[in-house]
Amino acid sequence: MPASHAATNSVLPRRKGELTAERILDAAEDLFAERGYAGTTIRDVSAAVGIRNPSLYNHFPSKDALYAAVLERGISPVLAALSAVGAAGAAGTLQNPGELVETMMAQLAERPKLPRLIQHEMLAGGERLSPMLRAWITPIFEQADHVAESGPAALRWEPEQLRLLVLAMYNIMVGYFTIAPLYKELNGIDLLSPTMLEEQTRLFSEVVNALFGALASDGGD
Amino acid sequence: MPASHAATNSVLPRRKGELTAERILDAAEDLFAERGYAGTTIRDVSAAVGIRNPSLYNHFPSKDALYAAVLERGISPVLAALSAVGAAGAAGTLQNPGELVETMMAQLAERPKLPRLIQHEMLAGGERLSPMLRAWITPIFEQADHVAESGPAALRWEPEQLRLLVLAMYNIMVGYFTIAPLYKELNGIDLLSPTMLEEQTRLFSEVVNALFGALASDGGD
Amino acid sequence: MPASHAATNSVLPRRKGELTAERILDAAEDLFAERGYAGTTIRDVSAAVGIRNPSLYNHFPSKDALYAAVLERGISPVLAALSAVGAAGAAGTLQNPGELVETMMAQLAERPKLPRLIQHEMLAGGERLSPMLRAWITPIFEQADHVAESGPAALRWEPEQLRLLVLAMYNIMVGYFTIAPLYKELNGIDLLSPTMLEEQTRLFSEVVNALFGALASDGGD
Amino acid sequence: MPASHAATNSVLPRRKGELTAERILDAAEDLFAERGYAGTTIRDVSAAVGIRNPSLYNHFPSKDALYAAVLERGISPVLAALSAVGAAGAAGTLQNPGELVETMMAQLAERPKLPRLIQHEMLAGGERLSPMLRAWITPIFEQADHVAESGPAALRWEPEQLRLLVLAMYNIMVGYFTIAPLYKELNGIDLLSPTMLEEQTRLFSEVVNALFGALASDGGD
DNA sequence: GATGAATGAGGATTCATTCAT
DNA sequence: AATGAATGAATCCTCATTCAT
Repeated sequence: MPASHAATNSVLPRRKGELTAERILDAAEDLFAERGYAGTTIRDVSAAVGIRNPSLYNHFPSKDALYAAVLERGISPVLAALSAVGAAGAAGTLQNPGELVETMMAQLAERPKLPRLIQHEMLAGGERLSPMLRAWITPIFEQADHVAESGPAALRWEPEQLRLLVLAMYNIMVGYFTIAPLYKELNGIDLLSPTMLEEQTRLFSEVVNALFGALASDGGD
Repeated sequence: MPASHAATNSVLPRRKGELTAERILDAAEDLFAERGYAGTTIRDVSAAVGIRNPSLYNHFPSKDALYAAVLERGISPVLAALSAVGAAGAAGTLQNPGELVETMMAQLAERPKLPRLIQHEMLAGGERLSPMLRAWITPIFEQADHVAESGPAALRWEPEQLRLLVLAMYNIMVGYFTIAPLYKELNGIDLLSPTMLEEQTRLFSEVVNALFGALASDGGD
Repeated sequence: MPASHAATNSVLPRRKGELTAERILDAAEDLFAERGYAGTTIRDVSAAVGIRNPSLYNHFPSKDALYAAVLERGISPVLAALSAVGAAGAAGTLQNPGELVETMMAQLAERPKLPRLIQHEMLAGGERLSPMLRAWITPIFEQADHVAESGPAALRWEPEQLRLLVLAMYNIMVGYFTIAPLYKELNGIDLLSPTMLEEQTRLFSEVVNALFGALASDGGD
Repeated sequence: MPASHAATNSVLPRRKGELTAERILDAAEDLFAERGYAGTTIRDVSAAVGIRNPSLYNHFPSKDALYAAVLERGISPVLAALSAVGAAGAAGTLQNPGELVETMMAQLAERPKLPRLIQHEMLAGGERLSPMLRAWITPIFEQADHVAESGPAALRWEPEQLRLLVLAMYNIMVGYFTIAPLYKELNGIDLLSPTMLEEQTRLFSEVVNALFGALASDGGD
């Protein structure tokens, strides 16, 4: 269902098998994001795809494997994008911390169901948490350490506080997407509309820059 | 398990039945918070309490009712505390917005499982969302409107931006507790330790005051 | 609930215990008649009486015993009445076979739920059938034999056919009451109204007399 | 078990699934007829078929649906046969009312369990009564109206009495089959034996013709 | 690759009954 | 006599998974 994936279908009419697998992934992503792992049944997924229950096992060996595949497909590109920006930052070209925020917001905006998926998994707790999600959250903290040591934020915050500020920004962004449906229902405003997303991205970016004391305070630099 | 509830036991040795009901609520709170509604079975709860499966139905008529009771018992005191502060703010005595943050952090710190419970429910989405949680989230936004109109924050942010800043603070705080176990595992630091909680509460409070441009720092302004 | 039983309550305010036992019997009679043994739960009965589930066991040792008591209380008077008429017939004073019909109709009319109770039990089949019901059906056939040997019907029907005619009459009468609610719903006529009951009793009686060739042949008698 | 259904198996070796479904229907028909809806468990049915409990749900979505299917399969052919005779009667070719009796007896004789099924359902009462059974009983009354208006019975009975005579005949026939097991136990005679059935069918037919005054008007015939 | 059928394990809930109070 | 609590055994039904076709 996600536009990005559906789009690939129309472009690359791959072998029928892969097509079905991808349709399964799409449906599963929706349902896992909406109801979590325990709340989603193989039958629900099959029904959403329009196949019978056992056919799903021709494409994924188990519910667990399907879940892992959904996480993998969903999180990988986000991680990649973040890594790219992070690498740039590590190489000294990260102009401002807000850029990380903008990248992440852009990535999540493309897959608005993803944050719910991640939140569900995060709630599932420490041990059960997929290694992929550990890989997702760890580099974010490392970014914080990097910035803490070298950036202008070091002037304002303790290193440890910085890690927690990063955590806070993570929570802000993921929570923003997670809460969007409810927010729309309560306030009538669609947080996922392009306008709002753009605006919020700018706001979060500003906040990050303000808190991390990025270029703004550096003035003419 | 929650200290506040256990405390009442020693004071009022109520009827055996009420005791069991409360033990069921305790166990259910833990499990629902950990695994969500779908991931928690009545059997799990009964086993945690040390009773047989059908005995639970002497105290709660259904899994749904038990879940509702857990939410009710968990969220009510937090709502009450927030309302108290909110009322004070409405009456003009809310010295700084950070006070709301401090109150909420204190409340959540007393029931560290609660945020997970709330997050699970929030993820369950719009329609299924318990009315109680709507009651929980709505007044928070109303606080924002109040501050927006009268507080010094009005000088800095648009009214709509304020609502979203409040949302962000909500996400920060709930996310802080939610992610605590994982954070400890990854970084070795217990976010729920008294020291950390105190420190973070101060930090969040500062941030809020900074963003909302509270009176304190504005001093002579 | 049955008027006849409730009436005794107002007349003889016996010890409270007996009162409760009788109220239980009333409620159980209603429910067993309506839903059968398997379809009726002890909880249903207790609820109808207004007591809690275990209290019922202060009056009846088990569901089976309660069921037996209901059958006993319901069927005994009918059996007694039939026996009386039968005895009279055996003694040579049974003026016409229709009298048996009239007696039975009158008895059933007083306890309109009883036929359903009997039908339920009859359907439960041979072996499980309560001894009481065997006692109920057996003498009816014996009446048939008696009439067959001595009455004018002997002129018209074979002895074996007579037994089956008796069976038919039994089915007609019990079925009449059993089907009454549905008949009312379909045709708008209440078969249990005094008028209808009177009329039908006369009709059945006529039919019996016609078939058994009672008074008809006796002419001026 | 019913001969008619088993017969189709040998003729059309349908798909395995349909076979199983039919075996389930057979077993369920037996059990529902014997014990009623509430007294029959899915486990009983599965066991009788020789499959495991959940397998039954591959063929019928619920106990209710299975019950409905049993009723449908059992009653449809009887309704069809009755309709055929009824239509003939409506067209003026119904030579005598006894023909309806003969048809019904023949139909019930082929499925001797069916009457018990119907009785159970009838006892379940008005509202819960399957629409199919309403469809079953209604046309019988309409036959009565038809006969009442045009037939020679009109000379002897009031129209309303006719309806009740029809009801009586219904009760006689269904009751005959229902009580057969008990009758055999008590009197040693199998009412369902071909000889008895033939004899009784003739008897009932005669009675109907006698009561409805059929042959009477035919005079010397 | 798809599916009808089958199934062990389990899931929420009910039921008749017991027992201490 | 009444009842709150407890429970073994069932009850209907779902779930993830397998397998033959």
